[in-house]
Amino acid sequence: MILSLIMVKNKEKQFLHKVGKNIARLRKEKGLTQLDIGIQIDMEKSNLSSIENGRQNVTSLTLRKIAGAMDAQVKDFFEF
Amino acid sequence: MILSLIMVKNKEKQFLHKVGKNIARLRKEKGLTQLDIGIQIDMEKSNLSSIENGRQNVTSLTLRKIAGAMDAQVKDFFEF
DNA sequence: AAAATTGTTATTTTTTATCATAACCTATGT
DNA sequence: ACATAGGTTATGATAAAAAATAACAATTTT
Repeated sequence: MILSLIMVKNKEKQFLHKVGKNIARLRKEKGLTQLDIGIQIDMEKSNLSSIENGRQNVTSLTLRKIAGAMDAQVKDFFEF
Repeated sequence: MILSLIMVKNKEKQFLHKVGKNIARLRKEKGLTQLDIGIQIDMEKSNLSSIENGRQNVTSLTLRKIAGAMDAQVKDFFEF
């Protein structure tokens, strides 16, 4: 069924969106801006924004870099 | 310094290795084989092996699929 | 209200993950 | 001894993430 594939893709979107929201929330809790993080890990704020809005299927190492820059743990990003 | 770059890369390797070991450990705890997981998520066991051995910088969605196939949470993979 | 800061969106290039296939090794079982 | 099961390693094609740039919107500050 095509519909079930669409549903799977939607669940994936939601998942990435939640991960992104967690990143954004933790970042703000620490009083940091996307630029602050970006400078630390040498990443453009535009890409950070993309990740925080769940538009990217971010890799483990990228998550690790971001976590490191905000003194958080990668697992925190997957806490729902 | 080139040496510090090498050290960063080594840390990354170790990180991915630990994630992979967590995946393998949890899989075995549930009494599943790489093939069992592979069939569920339509992934070759060779690729699973690659991930479990930390040779791949696995993405969030791939981790989610693997977690789903072994009734685990993605955050479990990042528990050190 | 203008300027600076913060965040978003779109686009392109480069790098790399995913996916598939095959060959191989090590046990275990027949 | 051979077959099967479980896992590893290597390789190549394709899809997608990473990275960089630019333009824009929305806040906040001055």
